Amino acid sequence: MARIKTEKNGSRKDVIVSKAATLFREKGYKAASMRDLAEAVGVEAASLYNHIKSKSELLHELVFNVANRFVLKMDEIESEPISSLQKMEKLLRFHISEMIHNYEEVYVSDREWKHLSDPYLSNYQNQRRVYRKRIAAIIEEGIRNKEIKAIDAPTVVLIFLHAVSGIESWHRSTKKISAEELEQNMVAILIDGLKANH
Amino acid sequence: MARIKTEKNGSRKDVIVSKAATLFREKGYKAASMRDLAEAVGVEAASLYNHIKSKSELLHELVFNVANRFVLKMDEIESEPISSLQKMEKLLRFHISEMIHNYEEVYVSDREWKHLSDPYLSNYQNQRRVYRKRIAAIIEEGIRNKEIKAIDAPTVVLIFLHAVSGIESWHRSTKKISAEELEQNMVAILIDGLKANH
DNA sequence: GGGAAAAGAACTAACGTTTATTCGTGCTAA
DNA sequence: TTAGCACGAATAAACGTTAGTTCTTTTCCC
Repeated sequence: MARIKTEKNGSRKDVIVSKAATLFREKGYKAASMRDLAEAVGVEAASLYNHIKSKSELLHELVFNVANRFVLKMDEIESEPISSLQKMEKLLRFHISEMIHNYEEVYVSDREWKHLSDPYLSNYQNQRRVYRKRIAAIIEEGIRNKEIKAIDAPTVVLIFLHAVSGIESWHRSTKKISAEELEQNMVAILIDGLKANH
Repeated sequence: MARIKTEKNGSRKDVIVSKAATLFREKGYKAASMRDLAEAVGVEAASLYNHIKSKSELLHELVFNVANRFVLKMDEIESEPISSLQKMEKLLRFHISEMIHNYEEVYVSDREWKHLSDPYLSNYQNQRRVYRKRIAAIIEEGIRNKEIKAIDAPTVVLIFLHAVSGIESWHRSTKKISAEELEQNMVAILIDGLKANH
């Protein structure tokens, strides 16, 4: 009867959620079974239910953890007295950093949120819509100030968000450049692509 | 006993594969059941097996149809006597066009290939790796010719491919700009971001 | 052209698995 | 000693798929 080993200051539930993130990333939410998860945790499937309510709880825990971090950062950036282009760069760097250091959770949130069930699903979709509008607003401000070239803001948002999620491939690749180089390269391409031609 | 209605010159299997693409996009491969698919087609689940061998056949049919189209276009572009930057622009426009006009299939191929089973899985992963290397080679040539700014080519590839897959959001959005505008905007940002500063 | 034979495509019923989850019991750390 | 936690066994529902049968369309010979 081997107990789940916790990190110090971490609950057993935390261990399960964390292993779930890895598993959901590898196989997808639907394809990852509770028996798979149990094996990864080192315990029988039934035992998981001493710590969590359901499989779906694991998903929405993951998703909203990530979503909250992003909203919090957005609050911070919006209130800073810097140019729109600088805001975009800060935001981009944050997204990149999250994707590098909290890979599993962020990736799962991005790809598996469809499997949330209401009310979490509509709640999440709402948050997402609002978040994108906030990015678009920064871009539109930059266009008005002629810092950013005049292009459709929602299109920029879409390129931005998805380009960052490409870091997934970087994680998997064998001969990686360093995280710092990766960040620098992405910023170079995307922020330069935004700049108005003077 | 309602038969599956075919387009002219199309088999019943084609109808099933096409509906499967839509369903796999909406719910994901694993979450989409054969009973769901049967309902979409207008028939009982068992009847599907008069036309297809298995659920997984549907997936690899979709995936390799798409993959082959991309490889073919790559062959064509590689052999053209144009600059690297022009090649990248052509490739980008092709990716965008595919994503706009063959949305369901392309999207499914991109997101659900993990659920392929061997030998299709390793085959696909191979093709994918080669394809990315071919893009990287174009970029590296452009860097040597000083058309493209000196950045890590694999990073560009990653941004490139994922940015395009962002068109998914465009499809879903309600107040869309036109397909032409979308294409123009994406080219503006990405190709401009590549250009060497002279 | 009309009618029998063959082929195609649908049905219902059931199969064996796998799924997430619950229950009651007993071990073990605090 | 008690509360927490892991266990094996069991559940119902859903899954992909097969079997056997029936209906419908096409093919082909007279």
